[in-house]
Amino acid sequence: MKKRLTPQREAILKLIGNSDQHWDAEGIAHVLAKMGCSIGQATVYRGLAALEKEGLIRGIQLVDGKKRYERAGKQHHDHFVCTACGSITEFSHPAEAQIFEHLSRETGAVIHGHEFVVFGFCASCREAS
Amino acid sequence: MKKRLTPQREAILKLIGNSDQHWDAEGIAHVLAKMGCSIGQATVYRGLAALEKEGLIRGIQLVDGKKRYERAGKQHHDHFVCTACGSITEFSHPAEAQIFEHLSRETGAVIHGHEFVVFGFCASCREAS
DNA sequence: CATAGTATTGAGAATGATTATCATTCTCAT
DNA sequence: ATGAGAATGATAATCATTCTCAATACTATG
Repeated sequence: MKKRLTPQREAILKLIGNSDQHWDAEGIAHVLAKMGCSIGQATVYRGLAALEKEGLIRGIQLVDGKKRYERAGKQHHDHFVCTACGSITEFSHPAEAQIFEHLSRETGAVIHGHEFVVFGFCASCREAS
Repeated sequence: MKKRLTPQREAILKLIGNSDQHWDAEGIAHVLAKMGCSIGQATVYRGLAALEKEGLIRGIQLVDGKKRYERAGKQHHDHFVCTACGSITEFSHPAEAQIFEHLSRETGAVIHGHEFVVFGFCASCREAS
């Protein structure tokens, strides 16, 4: 049978799809509960996994233990995480493509994906310190 | 007081320092136990954290939940993980420096570190599939 | 329309990696 | 040797995530 877009999954998808935030499972459950449509935590995890597999959202793994999700369809980018305030900034650089090209040419590997997370202090936290 | 290089930590350090593997806590405990010098798992974790803080080993966070450690002093590199066989290959590319430079110039951030993990199929797993 | 068969849900238990607790032991500088 | 700060090991606790399982919800047939 096919994967279904249930009310629960639709709620998750709307939440992520209409924002530029990087959500973790807990945050989603919390916000949905506040909005009156609380759903079980297992369902949140299953929904996120299903939506990611369908390509409707994108999962990223930052440095702390939790997986975050952002809406799909944005152009490719990586993430800068401020270790002081926790803010997440997106960035991208054309040179990255060269790196992948070089890597696969050198090693013969097929590249399926990557995680590029840079961390440090953002501009405002740098000044504050 | 100062941080001490206890026999346990020395054992961990030797194990990591004399190899080019990427160890996780469990693997270290397992191998040390086999070598007849088994140490408590909490001590393994504490030892790894202490050695990393001292700069004697380097910790990296790959895609699966567990943190790996490699010996310090190698020149900078990133990691390619084959999702089929689990092998870890190191790579590096000069363009990466440009990316950091550009990022900090654009955003005003100070960069303290990064994780760049590329995953896919290595050459042999590609052929096998 | 009935209904079998698969998906999904929610609650709670279970997992796996890591961290905290705590009493005990070690080590160093006095 | 003594006292204070480190380190240890066993075990409990934590945290994110996954599994289990009984109860529902859909959906594609017959």
